[in-house]
Amino acid sequence: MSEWRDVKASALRADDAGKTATVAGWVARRRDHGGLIFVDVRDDGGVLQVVINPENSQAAAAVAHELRNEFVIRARGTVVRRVPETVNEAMTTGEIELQADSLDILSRSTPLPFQLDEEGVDETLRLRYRWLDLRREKMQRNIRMRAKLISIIREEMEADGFIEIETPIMAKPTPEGARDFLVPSRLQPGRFFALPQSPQIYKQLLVISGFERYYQIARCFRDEDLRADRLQELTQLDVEHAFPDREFLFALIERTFARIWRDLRGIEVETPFPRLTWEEADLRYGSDKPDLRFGLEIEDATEVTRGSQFGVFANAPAVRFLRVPRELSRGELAKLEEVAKQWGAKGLAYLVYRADGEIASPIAKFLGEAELERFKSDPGSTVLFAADQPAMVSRVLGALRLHLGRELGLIDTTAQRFLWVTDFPMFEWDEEAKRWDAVHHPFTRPNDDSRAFLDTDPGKAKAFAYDLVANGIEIAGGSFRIHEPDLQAKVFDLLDISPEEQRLKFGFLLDALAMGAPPHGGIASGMERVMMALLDEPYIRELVAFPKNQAGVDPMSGAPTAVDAQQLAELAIAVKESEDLSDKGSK
RNA sequence: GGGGGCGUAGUUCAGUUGGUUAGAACGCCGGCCUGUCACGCCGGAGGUCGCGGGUUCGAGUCCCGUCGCUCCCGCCA
Repeated sequence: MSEWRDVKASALRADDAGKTATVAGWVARRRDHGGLIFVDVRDDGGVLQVVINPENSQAAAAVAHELRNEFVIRARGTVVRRVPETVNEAMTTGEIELQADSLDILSRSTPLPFQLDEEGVDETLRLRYRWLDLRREKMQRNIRMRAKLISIIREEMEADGFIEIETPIMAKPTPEGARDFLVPSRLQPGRFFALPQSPQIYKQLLVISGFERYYQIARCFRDEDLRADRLQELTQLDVEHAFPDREFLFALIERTFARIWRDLRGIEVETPFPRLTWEEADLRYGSDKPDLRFGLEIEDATEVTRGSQFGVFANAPAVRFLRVPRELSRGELAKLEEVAKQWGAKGLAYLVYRADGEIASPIAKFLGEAELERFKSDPGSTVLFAADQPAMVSRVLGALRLHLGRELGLIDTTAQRFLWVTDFPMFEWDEEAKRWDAVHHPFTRPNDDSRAFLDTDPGKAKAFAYDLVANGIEIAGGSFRIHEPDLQAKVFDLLDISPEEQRLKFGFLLDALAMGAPPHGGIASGMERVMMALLDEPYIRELVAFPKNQAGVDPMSGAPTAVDAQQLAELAIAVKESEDLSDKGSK
């Protein structure tokens, strides 16, 4: 197998008993009894117990006394069946052990900054010593599963004739959307490349180039603030096809994800996935990525409360509510109000249907019979309201729904709920800039029956765009694109992007669209997000081998760092203020 | 840019209404131990209580500032 070992320690089983074997790996634990010494040797498949008996070899015993956690060792000896009383059923190798007659230390370890079997170690420390952290069972599982995920995706894409094509990492800055990471050009001083936020334009160009089915496992970069579920540097499956067919595309994606869940989690997912229009998702769940693992749907009362004696309801364009199957305490209600306010609400109205039959509510006395009838709930439950602008009502109740789902344990964490959300709005009104913004991106095609709205009422136009949601996590999103230059021009016009600006930013794409662009469309899926849904893992950095921390710093290498003056001079760059040239990460 | 939480041995944490020498477990060092598997037992070392300032006879504890990390809002087409 190699000069270091002839068999993997973790691969040994009961029927290897009697064989001579040389194994190698890390010391996971040493149990030194003075005479007998037990060493758990770990390799990338698991752990094997090696026993060193001084009666077999004084030399091996002497070495064994020196061992510490994470030393790398090699042991030669005989695989023996354990006597029944000492079998360890928790180990896959628990029926056997290696009786060593020789033992070498291949590599020592300084004392560890943290124990590998300890939970809750400070993330900065874990990231600083990531090579140790990655030895932990959970991280090994995550990173290996990620590799299998990518591998399955490639198989499924290629089974349908998609070919992988790489696109540039150094590309043209795009002022739209997220902030770009910039790369200065030495040969063109004062000019910059940008790292791609996605290969969006390139993938359209590839299809226009006649590669009818393109895909790529693509690195994407966005210089935005980080969160528990956001990265600046991510990997996405990027897909585009010519003469697009939504049913074909959805079926491909459904088949791929069903296989991922089956192969990696052993879970059968039903296909096709259900679909909901954006509008319905917004009304019923207050979200464009609803978590369907629990109910608690939003209900509407706008008609019933029109003209209500309760002023807030009387003329509100939207009054909606949640029926919570719990009699919420004052403390809980205060907490919910805090959540509501965080999401933009001015306050939170409620009716508590107490178990003793009383209704506790500051607003009940203002409500008429028809209203009370509409809100009637079982004793021991609570109704929560939001009123005013529809978008805000959705937002607040959506946030409350999710908050309650978590707090009250309503979420069935064993369930796997996929959902397509379709028919997103084309545009949203930017109140500050007083103009329309593209909800998806400016190349997104309007639905056929939305064309007319482009001229009359852009806010009503729906896009041929779709997201895939798994357990409340957006795991993919895409659209069909505009391939007609005149339609593209109209959309740019609506977005208030002048012809000069169009040329400057996307001239080459517009030229390409004018030279025989086939109808096309596609989808992109964030691999880390998929892993989050797959493993129900709330922290995205757990799914990346070497992530940056929330401040965008790599605590291991200290990157980003200052660079020396000469390097900057070559790039014709002057740094205005560099308060601190020390490496922030390496404290 | 804004809000919340956290910061005490190498690590994870405890530390009472402000009061003697700041504790525990794991790890580390030394010793004992031949069937353990979180081995056990005995002993030991190890702390600018993030940093700076203030209040006080006295601050890990109270106040102000600051730094770092984290979660959230903004932002992320």
